[in-house]
Amino acid sequence: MIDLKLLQNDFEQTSKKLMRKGVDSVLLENLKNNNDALKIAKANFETLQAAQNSMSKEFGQLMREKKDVTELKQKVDENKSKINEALEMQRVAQEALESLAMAVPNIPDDDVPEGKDEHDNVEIKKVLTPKEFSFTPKEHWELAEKNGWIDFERGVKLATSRFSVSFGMGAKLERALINFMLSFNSTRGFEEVSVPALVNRAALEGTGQLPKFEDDLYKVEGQELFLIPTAEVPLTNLYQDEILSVQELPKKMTAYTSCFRKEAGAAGRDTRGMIRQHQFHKVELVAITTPQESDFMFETMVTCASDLLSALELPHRLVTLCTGDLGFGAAKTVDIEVWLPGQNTYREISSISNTREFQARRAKIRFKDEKKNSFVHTLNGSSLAVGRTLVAIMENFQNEDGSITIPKVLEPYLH
RNA sequence: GGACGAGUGGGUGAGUGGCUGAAACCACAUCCCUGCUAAGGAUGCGUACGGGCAACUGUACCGAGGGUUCAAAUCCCUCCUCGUCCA
Repeated sequence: MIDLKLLQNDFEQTSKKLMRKGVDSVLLENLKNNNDALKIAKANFETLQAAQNSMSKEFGQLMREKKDVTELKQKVDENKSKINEALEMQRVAQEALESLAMAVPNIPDDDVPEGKDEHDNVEIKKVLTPKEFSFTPKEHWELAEKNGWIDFERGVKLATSRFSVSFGMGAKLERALINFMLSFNSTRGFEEVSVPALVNRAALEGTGQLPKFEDDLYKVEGQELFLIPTAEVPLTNLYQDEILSVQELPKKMTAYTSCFRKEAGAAGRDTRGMIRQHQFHKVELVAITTPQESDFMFETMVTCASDLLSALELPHRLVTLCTGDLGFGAAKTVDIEVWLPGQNTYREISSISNTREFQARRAKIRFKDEKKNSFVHTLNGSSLAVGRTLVAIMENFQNEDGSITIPKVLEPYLH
């Protein structure tokens, strides 16, 4: 959630920054006006309530002295109807403000490049050079089927489209990748956590998936529970509504979970293969830090994910997302795109974001430093989507006969 | 599924209608005393929003939401969570 004080104190600058992310200026005007209205309504209510409280005290006093209270009672009753009106006004103002504020995305960092969509993202660097093939490299679905690793039809049979089943070495490799990533992250100081795959509404509001993106989530019928779209949700919300001591920070966590997405907006995209599935495996990184440390932590996480790909000998590049491609809650995002020779292009395999105070404000995660409490900064990043990593391995390590060489680092994990 | 019981500040835990935003203890912070391996003393110590340069002050919050009352942590209702017992 955006800082309403910031909007109030420096409307010009703040709204200019938010408009870079495509926020309508009318919405912001609206928000500011609602905020002002709420303040007035609150002040009004509090004045009346203060009078009520003091009259109540007086009432008790009179009762004890066994004096007549009929006159005071009448005054109190009159005041009470005013209070009810004021309260109602305040409630309406509060609700209006909240629903507006929850719909405002995070403010992008100043160094986030201007841009409309993913074509305007800015490449930071390439890591490892794609290998030259002496033959035309195949796409992963062909390789997957040929080797009997992944069965797309049977996934559809069991569930619906965009589900698949892995067999044999395909399934083993998934497990190996998960283990390898978790171990790797542990050596970088991220504590392994195992979390629920179902979370409640409050958790999803905390990280920003709700209220705006309910269409993309699987909901359990008859319950306010949703399948997680990413482990970022449970990991970050672990500390919802808590005040952490500064000594406990930073919290560095890593978790493997399945992730579930309806992919409502992606009809027709990546319909073939396992690039875009409704259920996929992912190992996630989440960090909770002080504002001072969050930029450093961001670099740490980007490096961690990039090094993981390097260890798997997979060529990739880092790109900074432009304002138009930046997610709702992110102040800054670096995507890591892995080289897919079969598709002859780089595809997203990891996305690391700093949400700064945005999620902390929504989820009420604070830390105590000396005397005052401040919001923490929260960061999240995929330490690789497992399915896409498998895709990358298949395409990059394929041989002319369709067989696939296993990256050396995974060998110890394949037993 | 049924029957009880519980949910209070960082922790333990008092508190059955007004003087309780909440005792006490522990933890924590600052200061003082003492020199003997740790003890003693003083003070402070919840959160959010608003007003004030500030000292300070107003409002709300004792699992959540409603209700009764001039007044609720305290009474009533619903829900959630956790215990214990029964099926």
